[in-house]
Amino acid sequence: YLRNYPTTESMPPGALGTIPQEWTGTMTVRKKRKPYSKFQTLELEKEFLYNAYVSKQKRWELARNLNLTERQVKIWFQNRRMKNKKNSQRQAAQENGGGGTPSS
Amino acid sequence: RHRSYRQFLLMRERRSRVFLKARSYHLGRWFVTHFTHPYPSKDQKDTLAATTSMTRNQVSEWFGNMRRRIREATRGLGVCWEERVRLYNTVITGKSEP
DNA sequence: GTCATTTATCATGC
DNA sequence: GCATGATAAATGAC
Repeated sequence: YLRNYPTTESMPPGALGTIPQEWTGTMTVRKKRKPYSKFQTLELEKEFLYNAYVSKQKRWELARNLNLTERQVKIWFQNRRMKNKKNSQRQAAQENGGGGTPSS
Repeated sequence: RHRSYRQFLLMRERRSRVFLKARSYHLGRWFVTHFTHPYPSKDQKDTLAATTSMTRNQVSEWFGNMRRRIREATRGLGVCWEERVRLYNTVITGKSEP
C-alpha cells in the first residue's frame, strides 16, 4: 500500500516545509512562542468568563487593547477552550473514579 | 481488518514528521509555480495525491487550508498570491518587512 | 469558523 | 543542568 512519497532531500536543509515562503526558496523560521503578560492574560480570561467564543467585534477590540493580533486572540480562545475542556474532563474523571476522598 | 490495517498505516504516516514535511513542501512547490491560479484541477489533484501518497480530498483540504490561512494573514495587504506568500511570515511573526 | 492533536518554547522546581 | 508542566503556535480534518 505504501507508495512513493517526496523526500526531504528535495527540500532546503532545516526547512519546515509548511511555511509559504520556504516554497519560493526563502529561508524562514517558525514564530517563537512569547508568553503573554499578566495583564493580557487577565483581560483575556475576563472576556472568556463572559463568553467562551469571542465575536469579531470583541476580537478586534481585544487585539487593539492588548497589543495582540486578531489571530493571536483567536488562537488564545481556541487554546483556552481546550484547556477548559481538559480540566472539566479531569475533574469529572476524578469524581467518578475516585468515588470520594482519595486519601487518609 | 483491512480498515484497521489502513488506519494503522495512515497513523504511521501521520506520525512520520519527515514525511509530512516533505509532503507539504511538495504541495507548496506546486503552489508557488501556479501563483496566478493556485487551484489545482481534479486531474492535477490526483497527480499531486499520487506523488505524495495522499488522497484527493486531503490535497483539496491542504490547498483550501493554505489558501485561507495565507489570505487571512495577509488580508488587505497583498494583491496577488505571490505577494501574499512573500508577506505571510513577516505578518505572522510581526517583524517588519526586510 | 471550529476542534483535536502536535510541536516548540518558556518557566519552574529540583 | 535537566525533567516537567504550562502554553503559544502550527497543523489536519470537519
